[in-house]
Amino acid sequence: MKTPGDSGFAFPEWAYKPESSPGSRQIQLWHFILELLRKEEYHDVIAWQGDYGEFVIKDPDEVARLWGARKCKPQMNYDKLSRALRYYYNKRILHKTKGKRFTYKFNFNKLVLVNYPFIDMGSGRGVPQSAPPVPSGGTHFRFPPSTPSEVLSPNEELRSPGMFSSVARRMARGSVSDCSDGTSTNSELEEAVGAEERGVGPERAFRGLLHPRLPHESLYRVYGGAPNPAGLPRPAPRVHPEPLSPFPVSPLPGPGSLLAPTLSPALSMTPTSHLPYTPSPSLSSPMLGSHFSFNPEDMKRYLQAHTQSVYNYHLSPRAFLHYPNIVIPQPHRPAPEKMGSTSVTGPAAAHHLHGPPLPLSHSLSQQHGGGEEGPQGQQHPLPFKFKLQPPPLGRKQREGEKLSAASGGGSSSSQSSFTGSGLITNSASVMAPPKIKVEPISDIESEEEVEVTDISEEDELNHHHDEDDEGDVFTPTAHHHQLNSHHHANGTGLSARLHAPPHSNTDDDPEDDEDVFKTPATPPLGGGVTLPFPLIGLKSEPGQGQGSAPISPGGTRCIPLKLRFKRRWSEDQKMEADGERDEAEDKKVRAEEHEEVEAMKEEAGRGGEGVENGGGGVSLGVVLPPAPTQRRASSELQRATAQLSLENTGC
DNA sequence: GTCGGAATCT
DNA sequence: AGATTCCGAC
Repeated sequence: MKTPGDSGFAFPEWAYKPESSPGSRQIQLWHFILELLRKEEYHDVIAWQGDYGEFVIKDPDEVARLWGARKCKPQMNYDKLSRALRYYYNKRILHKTKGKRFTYKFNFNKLVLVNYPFIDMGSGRGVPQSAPPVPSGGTHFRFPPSTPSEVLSPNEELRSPGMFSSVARRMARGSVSDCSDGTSTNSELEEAVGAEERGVGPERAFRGLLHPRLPHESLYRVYGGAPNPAGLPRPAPRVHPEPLSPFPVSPLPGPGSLLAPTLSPALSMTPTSHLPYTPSPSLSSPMLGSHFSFNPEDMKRYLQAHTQSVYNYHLSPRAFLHYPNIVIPQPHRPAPEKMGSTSVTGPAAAHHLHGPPLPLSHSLSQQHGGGEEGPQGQQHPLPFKFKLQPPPLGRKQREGEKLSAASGGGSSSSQSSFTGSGLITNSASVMAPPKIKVEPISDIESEEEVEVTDISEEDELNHHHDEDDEGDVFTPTAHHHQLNSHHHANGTGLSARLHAPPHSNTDDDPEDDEDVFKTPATPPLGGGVTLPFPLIGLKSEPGQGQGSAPISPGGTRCIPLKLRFKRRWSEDQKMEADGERDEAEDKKVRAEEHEEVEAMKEEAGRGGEGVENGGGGVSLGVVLPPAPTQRRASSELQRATAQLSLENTGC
């Protein structure tokens, strides 16, 4: 591993490599997929569907063909392409939506800004105005931790705006090229910048060929900007010129948008109605606001929340880190500065909007102003030392580490170290372990969330077993979804972890994928919550907390609170650990577990009742309407509280 | 359909 | 590193 010292944390190399960036010359499959997704022309072939980041390949052969064309691999077929896609599972870039054919889902949680220039922090360089739709907005994933070694230095050029812009253009443009000319990829790039999605290019032709089916289109269009059928008010009116862009975007007016890009895609769509489930907007994309329901006010809230969440989740911070220019939220920092710095962006933002990023700094600063930021307040990345989450790699190691970690702790270099988290943590600190999210139930519309959650849950579950996602580095969620199966509650050794959880961040990680987005639901804006972090929207699990509380699996009933907390925490931790481990360690193993889990899910889905525990309302990957109740528990804290109360009464 | 190992190519 | 190919297993 690289020394953290240097970089503090790093994203995986791939995140920085220009090649990895969307639009780059050496296009990667996921970039390509995103490209297609963002173009209307291809909606008949591949389109966003369902949840955030979830897309369905409507015409596998065509997608394969296009991909083959792009890569000049005429022999390409869906079988091969899907293999490539499967490789993304381990990278956590994608995961499969179970039960749905040809349906995959991006782990946007992991998105990283890295490649996105929009964000630009600043310096003046601008964002590419051209940056079209930020397609990528969605694109960036967080880094999967593939390898620690991957750490990169922030220096890379990747961020250079200039580059980006060009890239963006390219991206926008051609998704497919023929190899015929031989130049293949390059040629594409060179081609035209102008064409863009508007349908000018060949794509159009394609489209024509395809024939519009379209129910989808309408959807997409929606985000495109304009009219939302749904009537969702979009916070950010700005839609750009591009009709197509799937990424919704920019809800936020703020200039400095950092993250914006991320979620968009799926989100946007979601709202549309055609989805079976409702994704909760709030959660889903904090940044985008994709949700329907936003009003200006909401937006504000949203922003704040987002910000916080981001912060909390660490998402952004990381991102920020990379960018030297970026400032992390400091308490005092006036927004304006940021803007200034981003000035470039500003304008740009206006243009593209796709995802205008949120002004994180801005918002963050405000919010945070509170001050927690102690440690990291500074802009430098160093302070933060986040690390990527433990990637899969650790699997083998992990076992060992795990143990050690548990025992000692933490510091182990890799995982645990993230100082930065402190912020977050402290807030929570109340007792607990770092990162708990508490959510004011009242504020949020739980309903929405709930729904959303369904989806997410999937992920959650997965986290543990499936492919899932990974644990992100930060994710505050405390979920615990633990399935019974996993669970072991032992309180024992875990305690150590509490203190210094190895990935502490990870706690939530599991969710992170979507979670992040989701969670941020709503911050209590007006009130100003005291907590440093936002209360996230997770809904706390009412169900869990309460319901389960009484009889928690552990039978904790009359146990002292402290103990309980501890236990809970421990459990969670453990679960997480397991989850991670699973992933990391052995996929195979996972598989086994996986099955179990799935089974559980199913049950849960049907029965609903039994599940309080982690499963909570788990929904199957698909839709699970019913789980009105709680989804993942949001915060332990709440739970604890709930328990407490119960306890008191009961005992 | 999906998954993932293995070899191989770029 | 990121596919691409091939392929057996489920």
